[in-house]
Amino acid sequence: MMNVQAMPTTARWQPTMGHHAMKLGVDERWSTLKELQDLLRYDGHLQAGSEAELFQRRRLKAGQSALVMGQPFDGLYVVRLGTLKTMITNVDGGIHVLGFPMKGNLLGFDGIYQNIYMSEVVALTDCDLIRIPSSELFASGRSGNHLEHMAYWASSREIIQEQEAYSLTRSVKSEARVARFLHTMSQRFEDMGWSPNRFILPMTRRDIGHHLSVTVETVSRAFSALVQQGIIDVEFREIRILARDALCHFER
Amino acid sequence: MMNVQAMPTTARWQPTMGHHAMKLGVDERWSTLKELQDLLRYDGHLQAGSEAELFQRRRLKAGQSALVMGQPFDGLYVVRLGTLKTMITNVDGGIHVLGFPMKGNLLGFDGIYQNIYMSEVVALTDCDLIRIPSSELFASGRSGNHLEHMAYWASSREIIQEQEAYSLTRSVKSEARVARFLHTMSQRFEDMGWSPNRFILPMTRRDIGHHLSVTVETVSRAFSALVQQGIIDVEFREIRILARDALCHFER
DNA sequence: CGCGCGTTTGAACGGGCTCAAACCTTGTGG
DNA sequence: CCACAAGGTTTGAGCCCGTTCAAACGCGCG
Repeated sequence: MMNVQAMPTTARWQPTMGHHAMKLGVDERWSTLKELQDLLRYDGHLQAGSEAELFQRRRLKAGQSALVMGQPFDGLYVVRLGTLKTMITNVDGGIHVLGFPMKGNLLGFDGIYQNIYMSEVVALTDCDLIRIPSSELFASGRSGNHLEHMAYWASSREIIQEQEAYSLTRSVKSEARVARFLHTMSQRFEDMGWSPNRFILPMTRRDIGHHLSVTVETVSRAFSALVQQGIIDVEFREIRILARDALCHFER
Repeated sequence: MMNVQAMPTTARWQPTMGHHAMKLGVDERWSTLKELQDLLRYDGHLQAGSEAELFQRRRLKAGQSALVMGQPFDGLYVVRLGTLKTMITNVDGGIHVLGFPMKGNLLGFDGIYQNIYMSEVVALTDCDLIRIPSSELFASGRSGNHLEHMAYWASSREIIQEQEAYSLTRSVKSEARVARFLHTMSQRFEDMGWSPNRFILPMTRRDIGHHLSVTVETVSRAFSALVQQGIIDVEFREIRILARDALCHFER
């Protein structure tokens, strides 16, 4: 399909959407509240019965839309597997990539205000989402309140991450932006239990550019410059980080 | 004090923090749930007793901090009067202004995640805030749920506005960024019932620059250029918009 | 008054954008 | 199986715009 041609599905040092995902597919279409809680890393206490309540999963192929701007709000989604990109289109047609949601990230919070999703979310790889339907979210009875609080607690985290990503755009030198972007990706992979020093970028250079407010060429040149300095090693989408500290110790 | 030297408090075409505010001061230190609802423009229905529940107000002088990054979360705040700026400081010391909260805006949502406020909020003018304490917000009993939902509904709106502000930074030409920033301010003043074509900017050129990711000089030059084109008229902080349509009809 | 700060304008430098071309991979169809 | 098309990536050359450094002015305040 699109955007995944350079990704070898046979790599062992990084989980992929290969046969394993297919094996899960048909049988396990539901997730428990407990799994949601683990995915979000929510440390608050939920009432008993966490195993009983079930949430529907939604599978996406690379390139498919998870959320479409303007569509009616039908709940929040938590990423179980895969990587996506969140976009907004400027009034003048300019594209901006707000972020790249991965395992444990929350989608759709901007739809609560007007009961309409306000951003575009597209799957970069095959994805597996868990849906928290509005009915469950807004239920004022027994369990609903805790679920709502957990969802909004997670939303607060997403905001902060977005703010940090925002400040990524501010570094004066484009090389520093790319370096810090890679550092962020490295951390996220590590948080998910994968290797922080060797990973495959799920997004194109163009997506990175739209995220950092620079052009494709500038991103590519920054990669080359970092290779030249011996800080990273690049082979298409595959990134090896040789000097992790150097990535965030950039001036301005 | 600071940042307000150029603001005539005698102007009639725009509400200020003059004698009127002082008159309110000592007596009315509390707001009803109904007032909160109106400020936020929440159209959902709250249960009866909206008049009974009272929320404490908090007055700030220009230059004072509303929220300090790292301080323990003690609730959300709604702006009743005045203008503030929300800042985050980059790892390298760079400042970024996320936005300029005004009447009806919500503050402090980023503090929910870790029970710590994650951004700096400073009053640009004298301000009046209404506090929604954690205890009320998280109360699972009767009314708490609705209040929590309203707060998060408002948060969703703040996110969207922040995203739009984000995309402001993306316009290639700095002149277009400034133009669209002025258009946004014009709309916000109009939404608050004031004149959209004549207003006083509560923030410095430097603040605007930190918001749009450009330098002070660039902001100033953009203002001059817009004046040259007959689109606006500028006298220090006072802005008159002569051709409102032209502000958002900028190429890229 | 003089100091601090905000604002404005000028001049020169430099980094990122634009345009362009080449190479690579992947997918499609003959 | 091969040729071709489409899109992603890389690199080069030249230009433009925003930054940087500098200076001047105005306003408010001590």
